[in-house]
Amino acid sequence: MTKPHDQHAPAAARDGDTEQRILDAAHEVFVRRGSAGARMKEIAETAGVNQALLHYYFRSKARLADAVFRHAARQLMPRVIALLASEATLEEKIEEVVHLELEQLSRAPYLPGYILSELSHNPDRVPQLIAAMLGIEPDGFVPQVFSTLKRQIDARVRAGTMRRIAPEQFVINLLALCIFPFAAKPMLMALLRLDQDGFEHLIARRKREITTFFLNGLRP
Amino acid sequence: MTKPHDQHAPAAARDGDTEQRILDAAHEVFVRRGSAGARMKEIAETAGVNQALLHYYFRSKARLADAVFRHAARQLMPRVIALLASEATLEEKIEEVVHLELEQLSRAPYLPGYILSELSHNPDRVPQLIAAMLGIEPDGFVPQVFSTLKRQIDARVRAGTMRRIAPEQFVINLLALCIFPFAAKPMLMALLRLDQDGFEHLIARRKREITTFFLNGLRP
DNA sequence: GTCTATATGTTGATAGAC
DNA sequence: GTCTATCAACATATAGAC
Repeated sequence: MTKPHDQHAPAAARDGDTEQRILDAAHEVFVRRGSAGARMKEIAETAGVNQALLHYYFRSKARLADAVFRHAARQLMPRVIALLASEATLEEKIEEVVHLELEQLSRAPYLPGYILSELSHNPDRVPQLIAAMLGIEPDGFVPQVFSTLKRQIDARVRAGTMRRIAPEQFVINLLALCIFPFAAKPMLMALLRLDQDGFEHLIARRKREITTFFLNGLRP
Repeated sequence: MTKPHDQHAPAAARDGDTEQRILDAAHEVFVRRGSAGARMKEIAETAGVNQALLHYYFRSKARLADAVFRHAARQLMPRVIALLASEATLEEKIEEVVHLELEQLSRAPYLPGYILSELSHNPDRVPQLIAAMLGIEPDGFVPQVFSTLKRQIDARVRAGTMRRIAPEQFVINLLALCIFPFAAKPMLMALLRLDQDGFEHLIARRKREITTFFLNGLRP
């Protein structure tokens, strides 16, 4: 009696709710293969259902891909963006962002690779991502998120406790140090000759490394 | 009389050598769509030849994709790796790497996105990349590239002119700051509300930003 | 809601004329 | 070397029974 194709079917709270199982399977396959490489057959098999059911619930591959991407986008950055735009001090922001990102990405290490890949092959997904990150409607007005940040930096510069840096560069540096290791995980593991354990170990140590590095990097 | 499928046909030095035109077109399409999303039809049209010719020269889509990936991989990092392993001073290395990467990536801004995406969907490509980066045979022995770096850092730490940092973290930080802005270009352009000009401007300023930031970040 | 069977359209690849 | 015509395989999507 649920209504597929609607925003969200009530999701009969049964143990193995089918729609959710499909979504989980789709997530797994789309992240591993990319939108173009993913196959409906593999998704159906992973979910343990028939291929026709995917269409019953999501109508088309494109819609299923959208659902997966939206869900992934909501996971990647919204809290970080909100944090950066908040009224916390700069030190708090840095520490919190690093902690949050490394924590979150350790649990979903393939997310950055998937999202960046998707955006690079599918530019029309960009507005979707921005909307998810900022919690606004797609194509809606993108608020100036970094005005607070700019104000905080300016104050520090005037006080002589920080070198001058453009807020854009500040944000890019921070995101780069947190996200890149995951986006480039396969390459780094090979280049640095790490196994899975070695990589996790490196990330664990990295939380302190980034914080120190970043705070140092901003000294006057 | 040239021999396709061979390592490298002599490439009749005619103006519009067909094999090269195909390779260029393939590069363009594979980078834009990814290996899974690329279509032989589109490559043929881009090259201005018939689809059957692609198979005449490269036998299969997989082989063509390999050729493109190898070429891209040779462009991304080999000089940087060599530089990091060289006997130049740390300051020289940092300055040179930043200069080299930003210069190179400005001319091929979609390269990081393509390579990282390819690796994340195609783990079996990792050895190919490492081989291309280090200039060795695929599956050959990966030499310890970072021993020199480690020695240099240790010396600085003992002299009290640098804080302690693991060479792996050193390399990751440097690569992250250089490569991430390009890998995440579409996202950053939207998030920071930049057009193409704005992005290039940001990158131009970034060369000095990264150097300062990085050197500062290593102070004791 | 879930299945089997099938329609419809693409895609990579080959055969063979020129 | 380059083209046209065509194949076989596969992928998405639908129809319809249960």
